[in-house]
Amino acid sequence: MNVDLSGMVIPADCCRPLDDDLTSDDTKATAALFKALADPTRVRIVSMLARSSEPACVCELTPALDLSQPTVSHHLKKLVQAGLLEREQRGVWAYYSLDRGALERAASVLDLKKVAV
Amino acid sequence: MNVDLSGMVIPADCCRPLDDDLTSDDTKATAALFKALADPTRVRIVSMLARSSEPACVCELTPALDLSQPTVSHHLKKLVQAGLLEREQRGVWAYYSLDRGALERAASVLDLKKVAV
DNA sequence: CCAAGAGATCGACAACCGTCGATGCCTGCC
DNA sequence: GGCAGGCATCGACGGTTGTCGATCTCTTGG
Repeated sequence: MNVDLSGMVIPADCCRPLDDDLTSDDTKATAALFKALADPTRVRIVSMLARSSEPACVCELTPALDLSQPTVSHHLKKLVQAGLLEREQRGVWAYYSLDRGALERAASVLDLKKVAV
Repeated sequence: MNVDLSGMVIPADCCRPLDDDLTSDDTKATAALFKALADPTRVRIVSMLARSSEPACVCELTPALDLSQPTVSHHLKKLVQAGLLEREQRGVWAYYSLDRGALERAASVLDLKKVAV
């Protein structure tokens, strides 16, 4: 260690090793979860489902989102694959609902209180 | 309303309107925040900074991430632009630290207790 | 003022993503 | 069984992203 003119402590050898005990799988899974939420349309879908206590079908979501039906189906599939939504077939209609536990788990990843400081 | 053979309640007119009182700016801003976290490398960076109480410089992060220096700089810039990291120049070194408030705000977006159910 | 070195920026390239129209599948009804 | 309609899948296309090597900038030490 030495001290520079401004009194700031600067390590003599700046590049000390930095550990990274998250596995590659961990980071990829976490990134995949956030990737599902990294689109304005999918944020809107999750927000609408969070606001309504009942599931919603594609024919309700499509006009509200002002997108083509294949595009809405595409986003819904992404959210289901990420584990954030659940799909339920009722007759001809496909109803989607929010998995609130999944959203809580996503929030807990960002909880700094779990990390030793 | 009518009831189908399995006793499941199905609205006669399935497609009731679905409201969406988030503005386009809201959803884009939220998506941008998650987009910053939607990459394994950036998850690793945030995780490493969350684990260490001190800021880290690029020359510490680069070998730990096993990526080229321009790539690491690129990811750091993305995280700063998202408001998740802060940059501080100390001599020749650039130190990055986590904005823990920003991470808390990100987590609060996922908090369902704020949403009327 | 010059040389050294840390880090940012640039340009390029491949991979990925959001969007659409067209089409296929599957369920309920006649 | 055949038709209608809700939804998923396909193929295509433009825009974005992650990565790198090369280069530029800026700070420090001599």
